[in-house]
Amino acid sequence: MTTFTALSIRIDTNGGRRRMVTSRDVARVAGVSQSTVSYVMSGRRSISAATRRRVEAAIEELTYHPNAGARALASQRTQVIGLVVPFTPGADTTGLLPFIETIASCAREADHDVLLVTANEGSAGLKRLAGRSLCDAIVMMDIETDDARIPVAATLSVPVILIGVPADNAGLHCVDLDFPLAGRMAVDELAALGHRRVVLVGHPAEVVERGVNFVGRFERGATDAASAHGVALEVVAPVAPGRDGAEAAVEQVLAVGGERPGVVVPNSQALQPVLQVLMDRGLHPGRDLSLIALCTDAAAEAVTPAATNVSLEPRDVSRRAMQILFQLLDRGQEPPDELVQLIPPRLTRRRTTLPSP
Amino acid sequence: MTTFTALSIRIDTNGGRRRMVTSRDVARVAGVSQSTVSYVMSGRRSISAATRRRVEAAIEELTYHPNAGARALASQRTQVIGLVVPFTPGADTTGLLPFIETIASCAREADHDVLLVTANEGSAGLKRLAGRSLCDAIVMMDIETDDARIPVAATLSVPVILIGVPADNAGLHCVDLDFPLAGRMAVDELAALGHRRVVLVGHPAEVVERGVNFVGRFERGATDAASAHGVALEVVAPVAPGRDGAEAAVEQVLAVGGERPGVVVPNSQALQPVLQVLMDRGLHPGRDLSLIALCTDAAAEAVTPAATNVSLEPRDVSRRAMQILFQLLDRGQEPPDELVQLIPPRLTRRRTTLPSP
DNA sequence: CTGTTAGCGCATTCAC
DNA sequence: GTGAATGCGCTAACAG
Repeated sequence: MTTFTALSIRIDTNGGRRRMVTSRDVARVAGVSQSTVSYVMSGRRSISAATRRRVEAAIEELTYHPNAGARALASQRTQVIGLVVPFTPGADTTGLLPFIETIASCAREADHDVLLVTANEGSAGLKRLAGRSLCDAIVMMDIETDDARIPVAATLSVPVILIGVPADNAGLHCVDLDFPLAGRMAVDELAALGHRRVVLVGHPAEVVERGVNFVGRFERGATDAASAHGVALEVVAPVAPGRDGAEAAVEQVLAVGGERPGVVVPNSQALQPVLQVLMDRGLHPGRDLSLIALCTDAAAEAVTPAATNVSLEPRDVSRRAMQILFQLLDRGQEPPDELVQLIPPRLTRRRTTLPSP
Repeated sequence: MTTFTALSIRIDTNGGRRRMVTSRDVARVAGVSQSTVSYVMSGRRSISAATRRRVEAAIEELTYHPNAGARALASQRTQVIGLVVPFTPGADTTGLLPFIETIASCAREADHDVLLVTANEGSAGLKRLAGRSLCDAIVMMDIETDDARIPVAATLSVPVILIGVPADNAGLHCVDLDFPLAGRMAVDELAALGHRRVVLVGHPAEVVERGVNFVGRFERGATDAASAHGVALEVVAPVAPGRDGAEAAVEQVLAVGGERPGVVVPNSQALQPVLQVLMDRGLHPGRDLSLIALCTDAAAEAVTPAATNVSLEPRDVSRRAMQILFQLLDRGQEPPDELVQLIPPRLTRRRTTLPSP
């Protein structure tokens, strides 16, 4: 325990805001040089046990925290990951949280923080993040097929990882769910349950127009599986918002799907309304037909009755993205050669599919 | 347009990573001193029109961005707001996004960024944010009645705003929905619709145990309104997760509510299951009884049938919090004297309440 | 193993 | 209205 003498009394010249504790203060208290304090903290050179102990005691005593700005300035590393998230108007904000959460957790595990930027800033947000050295790397979500931000992202001075697969990734690493496989798994399951006709409810027009390309990738996987199994597959118009939309969609499903159709609803927004309308007509999913949703497990369980689903695996996708990101940051670690990394979905049987034959 | 001569050719000694453009580079190109560049950007002293033009042209030409770390170091301001969000296990993560989004928008409007910290770091996260000078102010969400972080937050070197009202705010500014008023509004409406008995479905045990105190505040408001109107008010056990939970809750509602009860469901998770169970029993909300939810408008509209609700107003709450925050940061602006700011909810009539008499 | 030193890029004080 | 000079707190190269 160090005793503070009268010498350490100082006039407050700082407007009442207490002066920050610096590594020099720690050095003085520990009786070492300032750089030694730095090396104790970074572990970038060996320190004798005795010195380390004294420095650590001083750090503790003064409750020293390194200044992030100064550290970033000197080391050229911010220890911050920029995260570009979709902004609501038009974006599928549902199920966004698990991504954010997982990304934040992975960042913290590697002693990094997460700076949030909303997508409405567009390319300007990316330029700001990199230009001002606000972060060491960027994760971009909600990638469109023809995303105008990608050419910009590719020229930034920091690595960028995409969650989503654009038409041209411009050399950037991408991580996403394996949507073709997801489509295949849904149709495989329906075929195995004995359905000879499968109806796929389309995605909302706004999503398609925005060019979110998992739509096409999912449908292609479903189509392929259908021809492989020799089952008929029809794609019907998407569910418009509101009760009427669900009515119209179910109408079409029944028209083209005939009796006992297998139904695929790749849209968590529409799931509950569609289930509701079906049941209102006396058609019980799990008894009179099978329905498989494409959504997170949470959404599948929140719905009545709990829906059999192919999961979106937001945590797996995010974790993989962060893994690649830190491989890119740590010189020495090799990122994967394959730029596009697809995460396998998982099918969970719940109450909306017929029992296995 | 400046022409670069052979003099500006330099060997790359920087491992391929291009050197960053600094305000000195801008100064050289514009033929002014570095400090002039700084003053042009900050506007903290008057600059002749000609000089300003040349500097701005140089900034444009070099695509100069100020280095955030250096700026923070020199100015003691990071232009970053720390945001502490709840971490999933046990927290009501539903409807979190509108808060985050609004906070991010308000921050950007004031040329600030948002650094995300998850609540699982507890007080350590707060100490890190302030200690490392990662941000100029902190917004904390999901405040518990007896939140251990609050005494810590109160001693930080940066202002902290709470979204939520703890038992002891320790001198910190708080913003939250006016939950007593929300409870009152729900019961007022049910009374006006002619219901003589009101049943309030309790909050989930986990929420109550965590000490999220809006539970009690809401119920107290409801109780007061009930006695004012002379209607009976019963609080029944909360809806356990899953179908069975909703069954049990509805059972109790009907037991104590009698015929044509007015029901209040202050829990968006439980809303759909409860509606479902009621309808399965042939009791149609909006026809045979009235049901009012406490949830966001989005949640009320997502449910079948669309629910009359008292809104949580996440955007209003967030906006108010950010307004106070910037008042605290801008010396000169006076924050409100009243530390606790309550935002009035809004009741929207939808399909689950009886038509007005 | 440890200390000394030189910047990192910017805001700001002083001098003119 | 402008420039020169200083220092924010830290990392890392250099010198023992």
